[in-house]
Order: sequence, then structure tokens, then C-alpha cells
Amino acid sequence: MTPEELSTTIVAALTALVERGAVTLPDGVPAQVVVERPKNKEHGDYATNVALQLAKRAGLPPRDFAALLAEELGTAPGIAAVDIAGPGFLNITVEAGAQGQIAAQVVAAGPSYGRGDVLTGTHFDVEFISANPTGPLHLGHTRWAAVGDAIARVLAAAGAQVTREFYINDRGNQMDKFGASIEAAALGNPIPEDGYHGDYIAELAKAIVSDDPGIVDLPEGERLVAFREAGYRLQLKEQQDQLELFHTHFDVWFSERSLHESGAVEHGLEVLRENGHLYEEDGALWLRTTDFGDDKDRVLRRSNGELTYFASDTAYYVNKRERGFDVCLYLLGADHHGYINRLKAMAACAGDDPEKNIEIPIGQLVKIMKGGEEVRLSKRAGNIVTLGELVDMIGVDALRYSLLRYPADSPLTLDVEQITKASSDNPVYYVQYAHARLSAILRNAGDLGIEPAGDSFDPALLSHAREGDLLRALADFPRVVAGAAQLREPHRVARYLEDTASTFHKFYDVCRVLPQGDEEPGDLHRARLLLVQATRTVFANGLDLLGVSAPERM
RNA sequence: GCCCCCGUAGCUCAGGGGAUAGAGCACCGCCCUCCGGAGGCGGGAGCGUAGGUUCGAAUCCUACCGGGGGCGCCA
Repeated sequence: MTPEELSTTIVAALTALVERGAVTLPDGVPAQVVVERPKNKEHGDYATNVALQLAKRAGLPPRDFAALLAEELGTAPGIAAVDIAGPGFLNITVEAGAQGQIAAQVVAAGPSYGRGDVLTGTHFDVEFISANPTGPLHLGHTRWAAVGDAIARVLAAAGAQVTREFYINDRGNQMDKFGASIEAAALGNPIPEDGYHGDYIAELAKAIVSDDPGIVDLPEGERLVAFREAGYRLQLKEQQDQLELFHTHFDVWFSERSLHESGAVEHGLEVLRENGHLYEEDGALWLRTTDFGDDKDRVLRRSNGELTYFASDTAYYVNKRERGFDVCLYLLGADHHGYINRLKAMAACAGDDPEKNIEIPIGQLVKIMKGGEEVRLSKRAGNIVTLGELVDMIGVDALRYSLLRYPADSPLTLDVEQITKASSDNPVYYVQYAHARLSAILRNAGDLGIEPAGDSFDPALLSHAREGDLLRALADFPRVVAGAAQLREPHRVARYLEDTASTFHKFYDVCRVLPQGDEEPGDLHRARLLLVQATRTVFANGLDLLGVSAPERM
């Protein structure tokens, strides 16, 4: 019996009480009730606070309400016992047979186990990283790559339609500085003070000149543009390659320039004008974001005629909505938190609901420690740890997992020595090991010619306490996925897998799955093998949501 | 000055209003005749402070204390 099924059973019991006139609920019977797993084993398999929630409305003391419900619920199929505890909790024990059925349900669902439909019908645009194409991706981008990708996976698992999008900031004067820096490196001149100073600049210059030796002889202005554009192409390509290497795929690479070239910016301004939030002052064009809670109005076109970056943002947002996205997610770093109010206000100015159509999760910055000191990351100073270097140092799986097991809004410190040395320090191995161990059992079973239990399986065979723990853990997976999607918090999946790995290892320690020595394979062996298969399914599906591999062997 | 984030065990961190607040690391001691010991079992200590809301607060609200970050006709 899954928590969802138990909720349905409780609702049915409530309905029966109301129909019998035993209790009155002026607001009617709720469609579902909260079913949670108690931390304390003495509190049964599941607990519900429904009596505490409804007692006041029913005009009864909570414990009296609980007593009525307990009696009714005790007769329901699959329920072994119902106890009243504390102020009015119902502690519910499920029959082993009803519990064991979960294993068969998980195996039957296979790769789709855990997927749900809480977000079906909603189309999300998940924009993340969106780096300038003027240098390699660094640690901060790497965190967003892992988190953004996992959010997209989790949303999709909850039934949402998802588009992953990378906004290329390929316009503005940082591009000219980038071009000038490469040009200077190619010509052997000192790199401008406000330019880019990393070693990669020299590498780009070398690659560009070797590809097109004539570039250095171009007239000065033309030459700058040529270096800028060639550098842009190479650097963007490198970012794309690195992200593929990191198993992070984007559906759309959206160029800021294209917004201007396609007339989307003027169109965006037009939309805002129609909504009546534009005005001119001091020769500049402003958006009255203060109408919607921003602390000051924002300039869209400066008095010198140049469009601001914010104008691009606005047009981009309007463009996204016109492409059919219901919810636009912007994953921004903590240094951009000042953008939240203005972006939300801008969405409101465009006639949207800022509480619904636009979401801006903020990620705290990542620190990296090396030799007991913080490594300062600065693209301009060139002292950077890149995505590629991190992958080389740590590996894709361990790196993704280390970045994903914490909430994005909590600051994160990665210790290079810690992560590079003993791999057993990293929880990813604990979880992957569980999957490998499960795979080994199934492999050995195959060698012995033992099949997992099939249709005739008696679920009551899985009655050991450790089996019950594991079954309930497996039954939790769909709600963990749904919660991770609704809260945009994929780290919940990682934590769940760690807990479930522990539950599995404890089961493994006590419950022998395969026959030993000359023992004949029996129904219990086959039932446990089914449970093993179900558990492996959950690990495989869960790791997939994190973009981390599920190895058969390690 | 205004705004945002964070204060939980020695350290790094979990903890969607629920019962006795949990992991990992570190420290000490156990457990392999048989499915992978990258595992399991046992051992200590903690919610920054003060109020409020609630049957119930680490969680929600307010103030304060302490740490980090941000403010532009920059990109």
C-alpha cells in the first residue's frame, strides 16, 4: 500500500463516518490527507495528523475525533492496526501483504516509476548559466549546470513540458574588450588593463592566427571585429563542448544579438507601451517598474540612444512568453539577486502575473578551497578553475553529485583535496555502490537461473522489518520526485537516495536474498529478488534524475 | 542608508508546522565459512538571542546580535 493509496483509504473512512452521521464536517471531506512516515518505529508504518486538522471543524476534541476515525479505519482492507497517540495522531500499521505489493508495482512501472503528473500541462522554460562567451565556464557556472539540468529533469519527471535554454550575452562592450584582448595577444601587445587576462586569451589568439594568418594584416577596426567574432565562435564552441562533457544539454542557445536583429527588442518595447508602463524623461526611455514593487524605475534606452541590457532582458522575456512558455525560470547567482524585483516587475509591466509566470531561484556562490585557502575566481584575472579542469580533477559523476546534494540557495564549499583524494568520502559512491551491489545480486541470480517472483508472488512473504523499511522507502520515491519538482529542489532526490541506500544496506545485512550452498531456491528467495529488482529500479531512476550514472559494476 | 541570503554536533551540512532534531567526516570499540567490507552495529554533543502566531515552531511573523553578498542611464 502506497502513501497515496492509504490517503484514499483514510478519505473513504472519513466519508463513511460523515455519511453515518458520526461526525459532521461543514466544509466537507478533504480530497486527500497528509500521510507521513514517522521517524520513530514505534509509531507504526505511517501516521496522519488528519484528526488534529479536522477536529476543530467537527466540533470534537482531537482525540475523540481520532478514536472515531481509528475504529472506522481499522476495518479497512490492508490495515493491520490503528493507534491513537499524542494529541491525536493516528499511527497506522499496514498488513505485510499490502506492503509487499509495492515491490511488484515498482518493477511493473520500471523506468517510469517515480514519474507523475503534478505538473502536466505546464510548459517551463529553464534558463541557466547564460555566461558571456568571453571565457571558459567556471565553478559558479558548473553549479548551475548541474542544478539547472537536474531541475529540468525533475520537472519533466513531474509531467511538465520543459525547454532548457542558454542565453548568450554576445552583445555589449565586454565583447569588444574580449576582441581587443585577443587582438593584443596576437600582435604581441600588452593586454588592455580592463581586458581579459587569462591564459586562454593567448591560446585563442594562437588558434585564430593559425587558422587565418592574414587576420593580423587587416585594417585596425576590421581586425578588432575579426578577432572578436573568431574568438566568440571558438569560445562558445568550447562552452558547448564542455557542457556536453558534463552531460548538460540545452535545447535552445539564444543569442542576445538575435533579439536586436530580429526586431524583438522593438516589439518588446511595444508590448510594454501598450500596457502603459513606458515614459520618457531626461531624454531616456524608462519602464515604470515601481508600479509593481521595484524600488526605482529602470532605463530601457539611454539618452544617447543606446538600449540597455535591461531592454534586452525585457524583450527576451516577452519573446519567451510568445513562444508559449507558461513559466519562465531564471537561475541566477546570488550576485544578481537585485534583479529579482525588477524582472518580476517587468513581467508585471508586460501584463503577466509575477507570482506565476516568472520564477527566479537564486543560487549562492560556490567557494573552492585548496591548501586551506580560498581560491579566488576571476575570469578577468585569469586565475580560474574551469568546468573542464573540475571534470578532469573530480569526474563527472562525483562533481555533479557534490554540487547537487545541497540546496542551491545554501552556500557551498568544495575542498579540492577532499574531493580529489579518498573517493569513499563522497556520498555519490555510497549511492552508486548500492546500485552496483543490487546489480551484482541480480547478476548472480541470473547465473543461478533464479527468476524474481512473478504474478503468483505472495507479497506477505516480505514481512521482515527491514523489508518493510525498504518497501516504504521505495513507496516514497514518487512523492520525493514530485516535491523536488514543485519546490525546484533536486537535492531532495539526492538525499532520498542516500537514505534509501542506507535502508538497503541494512536490509542486505540481515536478509539473505540468494540461496546459500545446496539450498533450493524458494518463494522467499524469489520474493526478495523482486524487492532487489524494485530497489535497483529506484536507484537507476533517481540517479538518472540527477544526471549521474548508475553503474552495474564499480 | 536600503535590499537579499545565511546562523543547527568539533568540522561540512540535511531537516515542506508534527511526536525523542538527523547524516557524513573526525575519534573509540566491535562484525566477513556463504549474495561486493566502497558495507553493517555500538558510543557524545547542538537549533544565535528575545518576543509573537499555533493544540504543536529549527521551520511562519517581528526585533535584535553575528557572518556573507548586492546597490549604476555598467555588462
